Amino acid sequence: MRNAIIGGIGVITFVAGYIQGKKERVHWNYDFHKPIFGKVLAATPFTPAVTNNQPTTSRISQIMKYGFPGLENIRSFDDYVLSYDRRTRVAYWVFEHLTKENIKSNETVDRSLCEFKPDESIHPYFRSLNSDFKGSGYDRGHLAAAGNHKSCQKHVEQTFYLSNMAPQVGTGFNRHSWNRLEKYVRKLTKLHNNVYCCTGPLYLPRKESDGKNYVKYEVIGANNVAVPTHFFKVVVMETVNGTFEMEAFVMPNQPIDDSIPLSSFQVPPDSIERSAGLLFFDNLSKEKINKINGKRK
DNA sequence: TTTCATGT
Repeated sequence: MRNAIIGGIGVITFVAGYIQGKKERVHWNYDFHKPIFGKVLAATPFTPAVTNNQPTTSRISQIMKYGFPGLENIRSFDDYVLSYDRRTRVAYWVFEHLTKENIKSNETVDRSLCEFKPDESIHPYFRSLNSDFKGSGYDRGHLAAAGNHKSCQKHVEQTFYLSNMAPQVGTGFNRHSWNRLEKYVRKLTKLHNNVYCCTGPLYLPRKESDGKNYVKYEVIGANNVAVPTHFFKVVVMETVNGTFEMEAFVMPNQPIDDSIPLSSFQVPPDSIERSAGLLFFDNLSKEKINKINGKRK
């Protein structure tokens, strides 16, 4: 049933993408990525792939096994899935599935060959460009980390689309504490066979001097790319006995002292869901999750 | 080890 639903979503997204692509290509001449599912024939019922033989179809359903956090502007790549926010020019979320094997770096893979490139699948009105980031003082910070996709050159390269970037404070954040969090998530694959990771920006309200709450964020470049106030990461680990553990983190987009333990950034997952407007792991029954942020439920 | 930007 779940697969039928996911299949349905794939069909809708593909059809919408196809129509949009056809229509807009006349005016804009830009490409769009593969649909969520590679093959769609109107008369053929969707049959979920059981094995993980190469088709993208099965890889994407593997990554999204426990549900889409939201359904807006879905883009699927070979090894991660992204939902794009046209208004902020920053993704709503990205989703990854990590295993010991698929994050193992291949010697032939070279990150330095990768280039940050505009995502041609996004309409030019809503697409961020390298020039937006240049001189802004912010890093082009990966949401789906390059370090999670080093088994294959094509996969790392696909993490360099600007649709996967958010303006992040470099020193003290992207290059330090946020990177620490990313390494921690990779390390979880040493303990658990399957790690699912959802990452995204937050724009959190703050009390101003008049005592009222406002959401305030900087925008950079000609395209007014939003600078998120915070970033979240929600991780689910599948344990050997078929139960699950969840950890949820929120870090402010500012320099963070490296001596502050990652555990102090843990928050109740529903607090992120409420502020981001997303639902995490909605297909996973709550009874199967027996630990949240390291604590038994 | 991984993140990046910038200056030569």
